[in-house]
Amino acid sequence: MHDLRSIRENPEDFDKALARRGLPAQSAAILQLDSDRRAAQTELQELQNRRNAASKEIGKLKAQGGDAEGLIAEVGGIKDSIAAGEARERQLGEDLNAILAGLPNVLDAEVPDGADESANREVAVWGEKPARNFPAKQHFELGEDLGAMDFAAAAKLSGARFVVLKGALARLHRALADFMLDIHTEEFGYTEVMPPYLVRDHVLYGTGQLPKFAEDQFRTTDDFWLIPTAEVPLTNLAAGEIYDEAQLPLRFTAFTPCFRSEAGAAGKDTRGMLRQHQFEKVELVSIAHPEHSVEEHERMTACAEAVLQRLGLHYRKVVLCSGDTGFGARKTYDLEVWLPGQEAYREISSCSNCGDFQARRMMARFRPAEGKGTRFVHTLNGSGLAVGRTLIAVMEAYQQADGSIALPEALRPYLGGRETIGAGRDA
RNA sequence: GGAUGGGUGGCCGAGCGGUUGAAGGCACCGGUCUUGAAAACCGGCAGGCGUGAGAGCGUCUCGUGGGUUCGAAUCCCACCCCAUCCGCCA
Repeated sequence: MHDLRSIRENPEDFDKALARRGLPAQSAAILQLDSDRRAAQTELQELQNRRNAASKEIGKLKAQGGDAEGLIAEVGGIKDSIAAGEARERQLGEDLNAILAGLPNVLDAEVPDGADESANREVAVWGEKPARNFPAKQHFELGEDLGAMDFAAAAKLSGARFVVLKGALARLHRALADFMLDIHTEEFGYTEVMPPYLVRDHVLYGTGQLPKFAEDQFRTTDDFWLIPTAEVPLTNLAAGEIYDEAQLPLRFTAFTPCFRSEAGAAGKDTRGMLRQHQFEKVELVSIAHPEHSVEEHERMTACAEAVLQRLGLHYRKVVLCSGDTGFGARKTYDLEVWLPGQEAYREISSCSNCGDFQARRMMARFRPAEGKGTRFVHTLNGSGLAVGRTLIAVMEAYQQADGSIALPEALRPYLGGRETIGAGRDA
């Protein structure tokens, strides 16, 4: 959500910001609505003032046993105008709000321009492509050969874009989640949260999925929404809150399923478990002081990177370009892990600084230690990491010639000390 | 699913249809007192919008929307949400 006042003060900047998102200029239309609304408001307030003054007078006259008929008639006369004025002011306000609620966040100056992901800028690379003397398989080949990844069974239950993991891979998936949560809670100071997976309209509105992206979500018959990411419930923990400045930053992490209709992704990544209607993710969310959100963004990204590094997974870090940055984000880093089977870098984490964009929508504020009033917090979210995709990455990166999978050292304690999966087909 | 009760300022909580934007308390801020702190005492303390150079003035906001009325936090209706009890249930 945008601050009307800042649009009023710098309409050209606002239109430039929209242009970076590939959107037409809207400040003129917005400001016209805004001034219409204010004019309607002033007009209405004059009428209300007359009514209030007269009503007070009536009360006084009646108390003294005087004659108030004339005043009563006068107030009766302006009643309809007041009702009409109220309706008009409200309508203009709603129109204005509808426009503002559908506009994406203003991009950070450091975000490169570009239409799509090909314009994303690589800012760091960690590790190297694993060397091997045999052709790498894709995760679904490995998984199916192990008898531990069953797309046919998933299709029987739920159709396309679902997977059934069994045996060692189900265990590995659980171990990965555990591993990630331990790092974020014990080393990086995140508070583990177990949130609801079904939420109400206003919660999705707060993080920006509504009203614009309803078709990307799943909805229950009694009007709950299935969370598309734990960003939604975790960030909304701050909704309506007024924190003390000293409480910031708040850091939350959660391991949850994520549900996405993938409405616009027909035909994309149809093989394997890269793109599913349901996947699991360990999410990171920070509720930060506005002056520290930039450094918090770097820190959060580093927390996600730490997971990849300890798993020894080669990855690169990119800044998303203007055309690829999400609706609510001011700036986003994606971490793209190298998938040897696909011979491609694929997104495994996305870390965004949303500035006060979500905070405005959900009225998440803090009280500065100095000075008056309240200010909006900044909100940040990042994957730390997408667990299903991490499973894929481990499988493809650590695959052996015989189709078994070696386990990264750091993970072994989470699998009862096991060193491989599928050696001798034990999966 | 059935039955009640309830949604008021940062928090708790009062509020006969007419100087109530809202008592009282807590928290917070300033001051007096004190070596300092606490206590006590005094004072201040919601937000949005409009208007004005400014002190200010106006208006809206007591879950949301509608209605009754000259006038609604207060009466009526609908909806949303919360709590409790019963039933069912992991």
